[in-house]
Amino acid sequence: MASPESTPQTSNFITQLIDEHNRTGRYEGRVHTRFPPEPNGYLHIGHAKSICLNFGIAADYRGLCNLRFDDTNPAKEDVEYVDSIKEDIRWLGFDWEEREFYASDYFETLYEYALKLVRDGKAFVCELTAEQIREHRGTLTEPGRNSPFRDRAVEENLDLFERMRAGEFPDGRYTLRAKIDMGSPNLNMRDPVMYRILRAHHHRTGDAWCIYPTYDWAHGQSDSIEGITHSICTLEFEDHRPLYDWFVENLGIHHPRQIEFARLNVTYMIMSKRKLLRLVQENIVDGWDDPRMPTISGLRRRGYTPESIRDFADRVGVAKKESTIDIALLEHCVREDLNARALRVMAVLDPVKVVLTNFPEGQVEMMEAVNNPEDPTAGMRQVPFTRELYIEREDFMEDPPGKFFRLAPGREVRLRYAYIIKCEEVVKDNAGNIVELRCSYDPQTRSGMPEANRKVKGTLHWVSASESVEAEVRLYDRLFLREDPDETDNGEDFLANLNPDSLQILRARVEPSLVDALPGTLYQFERKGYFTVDSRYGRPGTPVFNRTVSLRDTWARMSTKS
RNA sequence: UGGGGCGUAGCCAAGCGGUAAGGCAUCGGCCUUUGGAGCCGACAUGCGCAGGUUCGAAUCCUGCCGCCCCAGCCA
Repeated sequence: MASPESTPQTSNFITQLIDEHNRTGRYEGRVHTRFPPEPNGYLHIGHAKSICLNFGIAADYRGLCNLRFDDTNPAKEDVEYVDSIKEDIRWLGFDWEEREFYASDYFETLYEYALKLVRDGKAFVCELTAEQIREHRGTLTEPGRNSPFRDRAVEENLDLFERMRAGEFPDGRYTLRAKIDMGSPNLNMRDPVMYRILRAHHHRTGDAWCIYPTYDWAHGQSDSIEGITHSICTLEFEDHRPLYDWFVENLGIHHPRQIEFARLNVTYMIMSKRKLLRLVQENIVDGWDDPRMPTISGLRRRGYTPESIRDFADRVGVAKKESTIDIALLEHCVREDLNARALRVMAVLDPVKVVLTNFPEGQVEMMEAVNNPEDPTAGMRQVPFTRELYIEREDFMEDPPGKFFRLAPGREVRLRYAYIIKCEEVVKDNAGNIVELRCSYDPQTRSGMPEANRKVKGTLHWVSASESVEAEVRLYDRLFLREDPDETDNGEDFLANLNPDSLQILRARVEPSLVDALPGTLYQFERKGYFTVDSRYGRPGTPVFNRTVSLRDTWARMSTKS
């Protein structure tokens, strides 16, 4: 027995099964998986789990993983989706090399396989309508009844089936069904449909076919043709495994093992392609790649990295228990990755003016700032400091509570990489809104000077009023208000749980260096969060920033609690 | 009420007859020119429940209970 397998670092019920197969030699030590998306929507974080699992297992065992589009239903599928799916998998960091397949590649072989079952008396052409088939199927507790066409002669089945393919009959007139057992307690075994007549233009085969195989008939045989050893799918297909096995056994072809695991669910997210499609079609979001979407393309546009998504997929585990992962884990994974990589810059999201009354007018002093304290190789940069500055409105309080470490009348605060300042006067407009804070600065406390080591309550980020530039900043919050968006009060649908404040657009002031920010560059706006340039709305010279995720904010948590 | 699965901490998840890993979250403390990061510590006498087998049970047996999936010519 060849045993090229290595030992995977993670143990779960799937790797245990594979290890057992390797021990007994069931597949000669070979491990070959596949990721089989249907091109009827964009990939989401749940697919990412499956992609990481399938490609990951193949890599761990020095095997292969194919990409195979499960394109057996032309009515719902489109090339737009196959293109996006390929882009997303590549972006995640996986490579299927030349093994890009389509179930439609096998239509001819599948047809020949079907012919064999017909000749063997194991499949028949049925004339029952969809509704009649349902009636004959029986129920969960009652057995079904045989179709009156079940015992049609082989020759007649052959003739009818060939004419089905030839296009002699209208849509829905006949079906080809497997002849298994209408009395089976497993409804999937009650003479399942293998082919339906359907005139629809297929994105790959065009109008070459008017009969299309069903999932059950196409999937296992496609796996078999490709020499797949472990066909990993989600829990709801567990009931289909006996049928999967029946087809390959009765055809006498290579028999892959189907293994089912629990799909990923994440709090505050919906994973249903149907529902995501609705959000797109009803313009509730800005396309499949809206940064609030759980799609791979949405997460990418939001600023998530492939590394963080792969890490997340590793951490959620693989099991058969249906579970819902706390979105905090996903956020933890991006923060961890971004903390190590993001360039620190200063941006004031909700500016209020600060005037340093004792700082010379017209003077621009360059302050040296660290680009990434986690990465010395990221270097330093110069940030202009002037008499008039902006700080975050929420960093000042006229009448602060006890633990407020920021600016307040008569209090001192440090400006990051600059001086310690003291608030001397609050200027308000007629409506009582604060329009300006007049402060003094201590010239002996510039960063690097001995006096700068003085203990002060807090450190604020800032931006020069004259040297900074304006930029649009988009803050995102969860798309839904409930942990489980499908849980609604009185028969309403999931849209009732939409968060009306999931997108907030601000006009912020940012460091001058940011005018030329490019999509793909990862930033941390100090004290605020991680941001990246939006790939759709950002233009050279006028960047639009998306907030990927906020920084952990213990102050916010403290204030919410009290 | 047929069949197929699943129950280990707030959320995930190891465990595979020898006395409950790890992560997230949470709570303390240290440190800090990001209330970030980092560091230290706490967090299941308990594994859905009840019996049984055993020197010993989350692991084996029996019986209950709870949750999920299946009646598309969708995947």
